[in-house]
Amino acid sequence: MGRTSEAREKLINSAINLISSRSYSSVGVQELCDNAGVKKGSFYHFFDSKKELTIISLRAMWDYYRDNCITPLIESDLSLEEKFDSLLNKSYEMSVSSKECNGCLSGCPFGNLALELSTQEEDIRIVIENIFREWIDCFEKIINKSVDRGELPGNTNSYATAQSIIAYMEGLSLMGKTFNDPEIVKNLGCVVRNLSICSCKEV
Amino acid sequence: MGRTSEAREKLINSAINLISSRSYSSVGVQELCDNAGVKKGSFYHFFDSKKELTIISLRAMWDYYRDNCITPLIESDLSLEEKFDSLLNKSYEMSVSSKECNGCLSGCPFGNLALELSTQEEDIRIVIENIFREWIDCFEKIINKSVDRGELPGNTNSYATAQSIIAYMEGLSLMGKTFNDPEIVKNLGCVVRNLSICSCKEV
DNA sequence: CTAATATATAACCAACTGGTCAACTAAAGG
DNA sequence: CCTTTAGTTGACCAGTTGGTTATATATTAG
Repeated sequence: MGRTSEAREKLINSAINLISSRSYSSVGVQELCDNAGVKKGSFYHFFDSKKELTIISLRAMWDYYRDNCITPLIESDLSLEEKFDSLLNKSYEMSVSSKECNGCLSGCPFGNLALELSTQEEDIRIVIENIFREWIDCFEKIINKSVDRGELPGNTNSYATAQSIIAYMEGLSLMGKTFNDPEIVKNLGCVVRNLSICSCKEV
Repeated sequence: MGRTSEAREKLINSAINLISSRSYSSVGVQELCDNAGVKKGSFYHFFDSKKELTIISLRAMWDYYRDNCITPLIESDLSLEEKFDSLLNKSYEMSVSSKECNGCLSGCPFGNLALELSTQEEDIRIVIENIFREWIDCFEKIINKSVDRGELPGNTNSYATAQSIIAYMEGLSLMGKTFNDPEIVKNLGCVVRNLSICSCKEV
């Protein structure tokens, strides 16, 4: 029934590449189409709007990152420090290759769009909020396992700790991007391990 | 000689309000002018471009923040913890009032524009990089004083520590904005004190 | 072979973008 | 008082934005 097409996938890939390395509003539907080798009419055959494509692309990026970088760590036998070293190292490597390819650090696509659009595109804000929630859930699992193993105190607030670590990682991306220097991500990473929150206090 | 005008100042104020609470690209020159009660011709009499106005506004915001929130702390006799509590508390209060006024958290104007524009507007990236450098310098002074007082170990890397703390504060703003919840800024703030970096390691 | 369906295409639209410009006006200095 | 200078105005520009639509074309199931 009817013909088949790769236009949808091509458009998602273009959105991931272009929007991640620049911004939502600097990438137009036309450019997305040109990059994907697709005509604008086809774009609107597959997607309702640029916003919808962006949301789908965000979810695709998160699925990829989670499955390839985070989920393997949850199961693994590495120490907590080794796990966060692995994560930070991946983020450093991506900074380096981003600088080599584009001349500048793209930073975290979720953080980028969160700051650009949260006050204007509620739909997108919610998608990113949910991605962060899933991200926190993953880290919480990792931290809970470390508590069980005795690497972290028993009264550790694992949810808040997970949140802090993600906040710090986003902060590192932001600084790296602003200074256009991958070494910032590397040099400042070592301190993540100090971020565990114990349940005693205001949290 | 010739007449006087408040158009320049009005435009700077409009830029601070509109661009901080939305984004660079969502605010047009026309809207800036309408908000300031100024005609577009006058805009280009005072500024070369929207970019120039933005840069001037960024510097104005930084000067204000530095003079009112940071400089007083450098001189003060408060403990390190009290100083960072003061900073974090200010950022919490701003989140709360932003949510009351606009229904959402605007976040940090420097971080916002850094992520939106760093890969596209090198001039603006550099301005924000320099603001962050000055910000780091201020925190470095505060930290050095604490080292002298014995609140922090003698081998503390005060530059890297200052950088980490700012990264973390930016991360908190980002999370607060994404979750549209000021309480995140408050709850996660307590952990800043753990971010001091000692000179022994990879830094 | 045909009918149903999925995809492709190009022309089109109104609204808006940042920016320009020549003519005009208010005011301060001499 | 009158010239000089700073500031104001509104019409204008070319280019772009996200989005629409009617028509044409492949493809596959029956």
